[in-house]
Amino acid sequence: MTSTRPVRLLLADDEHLIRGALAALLSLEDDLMVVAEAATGPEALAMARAHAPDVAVLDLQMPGADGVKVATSLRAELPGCHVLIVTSHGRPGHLKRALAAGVRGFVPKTVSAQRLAEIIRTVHAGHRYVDPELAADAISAGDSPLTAREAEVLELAADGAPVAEIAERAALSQGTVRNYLSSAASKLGAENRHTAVRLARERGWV
Amino acid sequence: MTSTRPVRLLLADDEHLIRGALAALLSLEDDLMVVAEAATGPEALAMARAHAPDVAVLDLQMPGADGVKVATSLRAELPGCHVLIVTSHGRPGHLKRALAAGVRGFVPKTVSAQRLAEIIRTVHAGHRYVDPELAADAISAGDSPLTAREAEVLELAADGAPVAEIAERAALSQGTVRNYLSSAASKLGAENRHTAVRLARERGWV
DNA sequence: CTCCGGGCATGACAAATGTCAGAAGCCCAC
DNA sequence: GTGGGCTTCTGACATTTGTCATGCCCGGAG
Repeated sequence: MTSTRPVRLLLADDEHLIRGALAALLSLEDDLMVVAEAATGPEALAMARAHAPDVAVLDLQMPGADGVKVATSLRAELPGCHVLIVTSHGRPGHLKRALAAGVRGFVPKTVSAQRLAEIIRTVHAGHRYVDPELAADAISAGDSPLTAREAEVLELAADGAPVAEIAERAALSQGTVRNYLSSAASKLGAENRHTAVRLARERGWV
Repeated sequence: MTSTRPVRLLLADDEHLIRGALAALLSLEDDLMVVAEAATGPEALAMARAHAPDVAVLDLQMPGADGVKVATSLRAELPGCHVLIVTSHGRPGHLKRALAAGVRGFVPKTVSAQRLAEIIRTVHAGHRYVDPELAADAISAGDSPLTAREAEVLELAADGAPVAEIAERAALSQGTVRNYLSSAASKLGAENRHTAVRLARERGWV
C-alpha cells in the first residue's frame, strides 16, 4: 500500500475507558487517524456531520440511539462514510439488522486492536468484514419466525406488563394480544410469554 | 512520590480489545506495570497465583466467575493483592457485594485511562475508591428488603419458569413458592413476579 | 419463659393467562 | 379470482397466577 493520506476515523462508544484506549492504540498506526469521538448515538451523528470521517467505528449499545440506528442515518447523510460496528454481546439478529442498515463490518470486542486496525483498512477499501463466529451464529439461528405483530406485542411484553397494558399500548383487544403472545410462544418453543421474550432476546429477534 | 519499584498489575477482562488497549495505556505510566492478563474468572485466579500482582483490575462480568467471586478467592489467597473492579453497567447491589468481598475500588468504565491510573495508585497505597455516582446510587437504593428465601425464589423465577418448576428446584411446595413470590413482588412494588425480577435485577438484589 | 419474625405449609378464591375454534377483512401471488 | 397467509376480533374453556387467611415449627430478643 503506497503512502496516501490517512484513513480518518470516528470513534463512538459510551465507555470512555475503551474509547480513549482505542483512540490511542489506533493512532499508533501510521495510516489511521482518529478525527472525532462520541459517547452517545446523537453525538456520534453530530460528530460525523461535522467531520465527515472515512470510517465510523460504532459501539452497538450506546445511550440515545444504538449503533444500527446511527448507521442508518449515516448511510443516508454520508454515503461515503463506511460503518464498522463493534459489540460486546453479539446477538445473531443484531448482525442481520446491521447488515440491512448498510453496515460494512461487524466484529466482537474480543478481537485485538491489531486485528481491528486491519479490519478498518478492509472496510475502508470498500470490502466487507463480518466476524466468522458471529456469522455462523446468525446463519444457524436463521430468520425470525415471528410476524411483525407478534414481534411487536412480544416487545411490549418484555418488561413484564400485564396483557391489559399491552393491549392498550398496542391499540389491540386483549384477546388478540393473548393470541399473538400464545402463537409467538409456541413458535419459539416456549412455555409462556416470558421465556418467549427471553428466547427472542437471545436470538436478537426483538 | 519517590521512584520506587513499579506497581505490578493484573488485568482481567473478556474483551480483548479493551484489555489490550488498557494494558498499552497503563504501561505508558512509569510507575505502573502490567504483569499478567486474563480473559476469564478462573484464568484471572490462576494468573494471580502465578504472578502475585500488587493490584488486580477486574471486569465485573466475565465468563466463568464474576469479578466479585474472583475477588473473594483472591482475598483469601493473596491478602496483599488489592482488587479494583471496573464495570460497564454499575448496579447498586453489585457495589455492595463487591465491598463485602473486600474489594478496594469500584469504578465504571466511563472513567478515562488517566483517571484509572490515579485510582490504581490510590488503591495500591491502601486507600479505597468508589465512584461517587455509583456510591450515591447504592445509598439511595438502600438495602434489599427481601428475605433470603424470597431472593432465592425470585432468582429461580428469573428465566420465566412456571411455579411448578421453581417449586421443584427449590424443594418447596408450590403454595410456598407463590407466597414468597407474592410477598417479594409487593415489597418491590411490582404487579407481578416478572416485573419484580426486573426491578430486583436493576437494583442488583438478585 | 414468652413473644415475635421468618420459614414453611395448606386450602380456597379471584384474577390473569394460555389455548382453541371460528370468522371477517385484506392483500398478494399464482 | 381464488387460495392462503396475516391481522383482527369474539367467546369459551382450562390452567396458571396472585392473594389471603390460617396454622405449625423454630430460634433469638426481651
